[in-house]
Amino acid sequence: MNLPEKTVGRLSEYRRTLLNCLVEGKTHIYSHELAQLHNITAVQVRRDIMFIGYSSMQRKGYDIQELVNVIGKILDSQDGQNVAILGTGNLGRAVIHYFVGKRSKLIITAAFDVDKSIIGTETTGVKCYDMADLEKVVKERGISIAMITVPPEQAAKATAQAVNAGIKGILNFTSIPLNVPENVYLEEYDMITSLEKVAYFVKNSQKKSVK
Amino acid sequence: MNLPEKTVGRLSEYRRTLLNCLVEGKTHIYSHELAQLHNITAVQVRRDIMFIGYSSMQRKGYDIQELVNVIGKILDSQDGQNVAILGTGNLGRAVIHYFVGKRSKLIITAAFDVDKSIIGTETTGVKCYDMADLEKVVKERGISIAMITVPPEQAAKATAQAVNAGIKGILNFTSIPLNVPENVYLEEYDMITSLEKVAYFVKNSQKKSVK
DNA sequence: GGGTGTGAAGCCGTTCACAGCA
DNA sequence: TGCTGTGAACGGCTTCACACCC
Repeated sequence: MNLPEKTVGRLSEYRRTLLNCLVEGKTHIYSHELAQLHNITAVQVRRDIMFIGYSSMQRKGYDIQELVNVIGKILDSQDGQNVAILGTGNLGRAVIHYFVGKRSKLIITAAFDVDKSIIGTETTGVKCYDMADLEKVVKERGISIAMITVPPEQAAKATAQAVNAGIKGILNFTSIPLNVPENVYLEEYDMITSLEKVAYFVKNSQKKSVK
Repeated sequence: MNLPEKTVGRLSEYRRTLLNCLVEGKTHIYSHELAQLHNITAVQVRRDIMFIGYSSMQRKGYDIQELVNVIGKILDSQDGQNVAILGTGNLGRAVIHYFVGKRSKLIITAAFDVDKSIIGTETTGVKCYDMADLEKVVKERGISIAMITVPPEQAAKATAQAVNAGIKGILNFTSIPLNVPENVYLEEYDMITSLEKVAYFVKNSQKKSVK
């Protein structure tokens, strides 16, 4: 029961849109409506929903609340998942700010740094610990996911420490390729690469807007 | 002569690695070495290099300097490309900081915001303008790319303004799906989606580390 | 032998085309 | 008739397998 990677990404996006629809008082939505909101095809939406095994009983479209529940059952862990920020510089702090208020099953539980002047401070309620205590805090707090926001030259070391501490998923904000064991899921999140892609396709005055 | 999207992304990554290799005094590199540094296969590297029409004349592997030059010729614009930041909050400022010192053909030329208390300030040398002046500044400075770092509720409007001002490529940091015309290239850069993907695959204790 | 370049096969994700249901 | 669910076709990207070259 492992979904295609792309589908997982879209489910996350659908959910946010659906929650907005609920707020606006909508109760049902057609596949082509949801598709239009995401600039994709209706077939794509139906295919994704097929994957998660949900189906609309009435022909009034999908029941938004139920669909949100089903997606939640798939994406979320029962009791939430704890996330650590490795690197509490500008980027790390911006990430923490970004998450503030976003009610979610993903909880930023702790930040880490090697800079003694930062250790012990709090950023909107998230405390910064010493990287040396990573393993201890990760175990105590049950943290399974890390975001790597350290400077490039520290990325490899921080990652090794994270893996060592028992982290099972990594979101890599740095532009450094990381090495992780098979059983750790690694997702790249590299601004430079993304921006250079945009620049390339702009330069070549690409005709498609690719999602 | 339009390369596959994935290849473009990897070329950007290869180049950074290759530049590091140069610094370390290396002059040649085998496909399997470059592959290992990126956790991909040697065939993949060779295929990408095939696409860009470069080939190693000697059997000592690829000439790193030449390869960097060829990649540059493909990815970079002759005179650089100017980039605007729309939204000068925590995220926008962190992005600006992140780019400081990264010598590159991509130059953050201007920041924009609607908040009068931010307009006129500078973040590490990048001046913040009034969103109302977007079109004027974009034209004056020859800006072709925008990063959307505004709060979600302003994303749609800011994007419309950007498109209107003549922006040809957008990197969307918000979690809101954007609508752009066919001739504007749009790349999503959504932290929440990426993190939820990691969370999903961690939860399902996925065995693969996918790059 | 140890590397590269590449046709062909395979895989994954998307789209087509259409049957089925209210 | 209008929408959903889905087998089958398609297309893009990756990998296999192998010819070729120093």
